[in-house]
Amino acid sequence: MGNSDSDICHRNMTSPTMFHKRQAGKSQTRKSQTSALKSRVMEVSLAHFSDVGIEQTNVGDILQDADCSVGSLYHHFGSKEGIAEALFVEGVDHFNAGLLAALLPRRTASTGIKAMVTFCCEWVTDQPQLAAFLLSREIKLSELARLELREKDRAFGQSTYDWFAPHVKSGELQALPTGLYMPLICGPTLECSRMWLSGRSARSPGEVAAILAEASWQSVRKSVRKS
Amino acid sequence: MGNSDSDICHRNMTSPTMFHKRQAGKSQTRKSQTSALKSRVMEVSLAHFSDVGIEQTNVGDILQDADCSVGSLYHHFGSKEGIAEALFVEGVDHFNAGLLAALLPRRTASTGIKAMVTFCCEWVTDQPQLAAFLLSREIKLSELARLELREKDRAFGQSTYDWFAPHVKSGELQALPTGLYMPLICGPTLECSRMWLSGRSARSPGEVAAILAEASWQSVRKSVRKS
DNA sequence: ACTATTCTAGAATTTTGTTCTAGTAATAAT
DNA sequence: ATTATTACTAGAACAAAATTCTAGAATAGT
Repeated sequence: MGNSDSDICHRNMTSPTMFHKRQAGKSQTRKSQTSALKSRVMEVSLAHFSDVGIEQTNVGDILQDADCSVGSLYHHFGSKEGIAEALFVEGVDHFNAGLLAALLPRRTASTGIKAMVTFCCEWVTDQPQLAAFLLSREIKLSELARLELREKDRAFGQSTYDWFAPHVKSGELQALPTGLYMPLICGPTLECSRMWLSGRSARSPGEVAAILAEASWQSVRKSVRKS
Repeated sequence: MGNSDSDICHRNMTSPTMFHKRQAGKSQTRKSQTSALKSRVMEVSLAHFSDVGIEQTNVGDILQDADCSVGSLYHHFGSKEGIAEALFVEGVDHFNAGLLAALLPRRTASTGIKAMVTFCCEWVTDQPQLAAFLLSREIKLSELARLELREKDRAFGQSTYDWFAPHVKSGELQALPTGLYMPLICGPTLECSRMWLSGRSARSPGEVAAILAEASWQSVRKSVRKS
């Protein structure tokens, strides 16, 4: 153990019982400092990750840009992948919540499905960085995070299913395996998003939202014709 | 040139003399040995990449599993990313060729579109490793490879367009921005594939191919009804 | 006051991708 | 045939980056 002599003089203010510095204006509480640090790290990391990818991002840059020490970073996130994981879970949460908020208020099958597609398009166009990061499946999730996500997925699926069920019953929507609705409704949009985000396509999802919405609706509505 | 005997090398004390280490029974030609080595490296790398991702794969493991030396690997591929790049280009070629081969012989719009979707499903289900690797957009391509791919993309797009055009003209297919056909036709399938490959869904694309084919067809056919 | 816990800090270590020098086989040039 | 050149193999050495370690400081709990 270290010899803890001499240079403590500094902080040795006689008798601090309830003496913590709570200078509300200037220095914040430790708690808020910490949470600010974590946000800073995540924000900075997202910028780097979505720009050059997780692998190419080096921890040193994050440390510098977020004004964070090695110790703090590894204390809070465990590893570089840990940061990515936190970002991923947060991002999925945000997206799912928005999607549900867009869907649930709609009363007809047609408007609901189209609202989902439209929301998807707008979300991607509005926050390309986060979208690019989420859509690039570059993240190796830990077992823990994987379970957490699976549970969120399940809950989300249940919520959408509750909305779909009546419309399936009424004959407006096709009856499909539950796992197929999302791919059919959002798959084309996400594919367009990937193209746009990676620079392979010039048209943003926002610009083609109406076409995508109509097409996706056609793909899941109950067809009266035989093909 | 240089007389090798006089100047003693300080850094390299051991010399790589033995070469007969890797001759299996008969000594093959150097050429075939080399190409076998390259294939081995690519095969082994694909297994690792699709399993844990490029970042998590370390070169040492590839070297060991492929029984390859550092020098050879860097001579042939330049870097770890170089291996990924080679795999990626080869994979895209293979997929595109198959897709075209499935599409071109079909005479009607409906059978053509459905053939594309079906091929997609089968291809992913048949070679999950390669599919997982291609669908994870984890690869940072070099400028050279990027151009090469863009050209292949263009050629591929042209070929499909040539097939689509008559059916659009005849009123069977919707007229859409060219960039939208692929996302609409293959987007849902690819989304399903991602889900299945990442373990988030239990149903393989192969199992739901028929449903996907029908739905995708509905999304791009010319609709007679208004919705 | 004392102890435990959480957090910050950065030096030290380890891991890992890549470079470097050197040697070998095959081929082209003289 | 001899020599020069090129393609390839080999692994030690290197550099850079991720992570661990040790220690000290702030806060919470008793």
